[in-house]
Amino acid sequence: MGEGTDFIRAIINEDMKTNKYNGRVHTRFPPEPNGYLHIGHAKSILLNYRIAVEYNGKFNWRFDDTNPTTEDVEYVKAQIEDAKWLGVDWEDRLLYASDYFDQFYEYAVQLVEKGKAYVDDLSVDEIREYRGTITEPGKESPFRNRTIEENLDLFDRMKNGEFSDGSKVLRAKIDMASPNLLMRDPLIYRILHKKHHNTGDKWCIYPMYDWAHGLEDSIEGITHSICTMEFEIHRQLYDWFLEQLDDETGNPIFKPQQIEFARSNFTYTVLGKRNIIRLVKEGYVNGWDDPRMPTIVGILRRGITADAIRKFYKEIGVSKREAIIDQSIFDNCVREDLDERCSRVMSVLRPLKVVITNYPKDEFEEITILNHPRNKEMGTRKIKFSKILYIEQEDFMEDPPEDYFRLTLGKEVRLKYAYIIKCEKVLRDDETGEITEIHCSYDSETKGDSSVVERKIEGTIHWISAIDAIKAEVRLSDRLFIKENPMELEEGEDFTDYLNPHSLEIVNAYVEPFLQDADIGSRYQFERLGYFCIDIVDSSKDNLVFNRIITLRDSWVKR
RNA sequence: AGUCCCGUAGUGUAGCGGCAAUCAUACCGGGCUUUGACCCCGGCGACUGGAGUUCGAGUCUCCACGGGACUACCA
Repeated sequence: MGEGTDFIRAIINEDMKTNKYNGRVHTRFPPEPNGYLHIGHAKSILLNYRIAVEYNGKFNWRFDDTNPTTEDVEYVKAQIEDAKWLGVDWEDRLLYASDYFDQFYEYAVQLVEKGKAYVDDLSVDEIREYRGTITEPGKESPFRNRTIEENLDLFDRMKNGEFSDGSKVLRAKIDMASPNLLMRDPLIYRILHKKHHNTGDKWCIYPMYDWAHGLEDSIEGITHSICTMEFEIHRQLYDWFLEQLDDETGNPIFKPQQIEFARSNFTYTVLGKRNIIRLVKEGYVNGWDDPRMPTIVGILRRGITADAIRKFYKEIGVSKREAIIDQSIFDNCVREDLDERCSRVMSVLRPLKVVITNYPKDEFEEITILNHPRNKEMGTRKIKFSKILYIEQEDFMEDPPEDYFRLTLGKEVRLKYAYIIKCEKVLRDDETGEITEIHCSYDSETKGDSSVVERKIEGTIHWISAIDAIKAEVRLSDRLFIKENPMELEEGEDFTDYLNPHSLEIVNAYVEPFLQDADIGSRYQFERLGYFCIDIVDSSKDNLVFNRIITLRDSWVKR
């Protein structure tokens, strides 16, 4: 898709034309600091940020921290890190809803003074009961018609901590028969004697989402309040609250417009805080930053770049249809990004020893090769060819299928960047029958590239010299679930029933020696295998650890 | 069951009354290749259904069907 004008930009274009906000565009991302951000959040973050940039506007990062029972500074820190990694910039506008608590309170008083809010003594259960249902209207609370004076007094005392949690709430007086349940006298404040990460013990009443959110947007001068579809039904209330209030000059307060878009889901994974928490807490993965996780920390640890994420979201666009995006679209973006930026290296994941019978015993030769086949600017490096080598176990077969063009007994194959070899003998373990090594001869006339070597050989395989290869732990992670949509469940099933038992395999591989000193987090293409990244958590000079970011596309194994 | 939102190839999208219905991905076939990668070429494949408005409907209207949201002192 790419550059097309999606429905949100169409709305903004129209607003620009009509000068609705004096040519101003100001967006925001308002996370609640109660969990780790995931790939789904990235869509919203990037969308809001990109729009601000495109329209020469501003973007705010704002923590919607109105519920101290679930929020924590640990999450505010983590979310800030994630956002920075994604590359969004809020300049000096790292904001908190809790900074506006005084203003929220003033506005609530104003609403009470206008006779549009009241203190209700009903219990949680009673409120629910009085609310009615989807098909039946609710009924009014017996406390609904308290006098303004009484409400003012009660609300003040709520704030002062005179009442216990749950004993009273402040509600808007709207319409208990509204077809929209949110309009049936929604709660504005609840009593919560709870320390807040930002305001400490100053407050014992905290604003509800619907009350806070529109006000936050209004206070910050947000023009387009872009959120996901589940808030669509809230828009009526969002608008109502903003329309009731006046500023100190008696004019209506600034009114942003809320626009909803559909969130994205992905095949073979689960999104949603609840599910993600379970994966961590129940030990199905090794923490929030496990490379198999859809969390931002997981993705970045896996080695995927923020560029790839941006490319992906640009690719799939924005709409109002709830979508389950095929993993392959994401994978393609990741590969495109990595193909361009990664140096190639030789690595053997499952080594099979090869002895070059006609190569001198204690000698070796250096071969200079390009780090990237299409980009000379990425430089060259040297690798060593010698008598003892390792190749990939799956690159040798004694009894190969018709179209196998790797190494097999009596046949030739090209060792990439080096010589053509011919397999002459297979040695195996007497007891297990397993192949232990193979003997090959090399053709000394075949070194180099096609410009100097005429012989055409079908197959080219990667290899590494035993004399200088170093060991590394390589973690081969795969999709976490074996079911396209793990949340689509039969009665009695749980999404964890569909966890992929082979989502993580660890092998001891050989890699080129220069990787010993490579930077943590750096990425490489292991030729013919895939893209790999030096693990930012567990890797060290003495214990190299790679994560497989993604395999290369493989049009052979899929046969 | 009521209100609201959504419904274009397998998947994700473009389309704003007149197109042979766009692009990407997937898939199939071919070319190139010292990565069965990358790249290039070709192909497959869709307007949920029915009425209506109109000279003309994927585009507008209505109905049906399908999917989703809403019945937290969460956000």
